Amino acid sequence: MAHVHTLYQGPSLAEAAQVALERAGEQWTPMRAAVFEALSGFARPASAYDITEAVSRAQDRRIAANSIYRILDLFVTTDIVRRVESANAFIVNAHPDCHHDCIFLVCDLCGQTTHVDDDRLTDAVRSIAKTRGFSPDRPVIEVRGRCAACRDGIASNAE
Amino acid sequence: MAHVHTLYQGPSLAEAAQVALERAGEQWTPMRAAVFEALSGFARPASAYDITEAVSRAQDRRIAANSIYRILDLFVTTDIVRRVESANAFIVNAHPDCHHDCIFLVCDLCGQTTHVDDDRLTDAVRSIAKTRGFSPDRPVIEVRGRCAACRDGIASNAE
DNA sequence: CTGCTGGATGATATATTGTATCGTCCGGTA
DNA sequence: TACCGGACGATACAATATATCATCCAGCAG
Repeated sequence: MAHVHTLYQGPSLAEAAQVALERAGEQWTPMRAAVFEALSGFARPASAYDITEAVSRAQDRRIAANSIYRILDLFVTTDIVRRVESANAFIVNAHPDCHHDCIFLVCDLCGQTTHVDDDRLTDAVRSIAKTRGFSPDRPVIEVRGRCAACRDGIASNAE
Repeated sequence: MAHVHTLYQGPSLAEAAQVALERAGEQWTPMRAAVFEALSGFARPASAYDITEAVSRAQDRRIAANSIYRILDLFVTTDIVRRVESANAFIVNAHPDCHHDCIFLVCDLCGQTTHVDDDRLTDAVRSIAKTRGFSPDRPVIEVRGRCAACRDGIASNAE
């Protein structure tokens, strides 16, 4: 359960993502870099359409949603981006080096999402599945609720 | 964690749902009964539009999706129906008497979904959230993978 | 050089999922 | 009788996601 990660941020995060993507045999194209950068720019999980607009603005031309979806799908399968299922949204993986089952704490008020790793817990989820004869592939563990700030009534509001 | 449930099926399930709904101060109307029955008729989680079509067929008239959504929302908040987040779909709660965090095992091949309860595990998820200063409200725990039948290559296919 | 090929992206259309708004009906009740 | 509130209908629309075919371009075989 204890686990050493390199946590990247800013430009080094994009570099780490590039390395991870290339190691998977995929290209780091300008468009992919733009999508990654746009997604990195959001403080909270962003929808594919949020990203579409951000990239369109950054490039000053209209990008089609399907291009963004294609790239997001690639990013998700290579684990440099995670999908938050309960929000239909995406968030960058701050440590693309390692492939975890992960746990998201998603604030219902402000949308702030925290990524937690706890292998003991995720292993327990997988093993429960196995005891039922089920082959776990991708556990989805997300907790909806209120982040510390919103719980204390500071009442920021986004999402 | 060990836990005694009454598991309902067939007509008795609808009755139990009715009791649960009325205990929450809500009415069990013909339309609501029809939605519940339609949803019960699916072997797997059904989308709101699947249900819309099933009810429309059953009543031989066109029902609008928003009516179905209204009723599903009510069912979900009263826990007689659960939403499967990773599938944008709904499934009846086979034991509406008790309000659990629950775990779904969702087969990526056939869509077959199994409901598992394990309070020890769901409590662990909640408590991890709390150690991060997060107030858990609704844990979403779903495992995507392959059910026993599909894993063994029997290759049914729906979803 | 030329032409081919495969991957990436663009353009466009459409499907699926989910909400908003307002109108109508109907049962309970002042 | 008039009103009120909850449930449902009708309609429109927004948001999310996928399908299909066209185009572009780098790399490479001939």
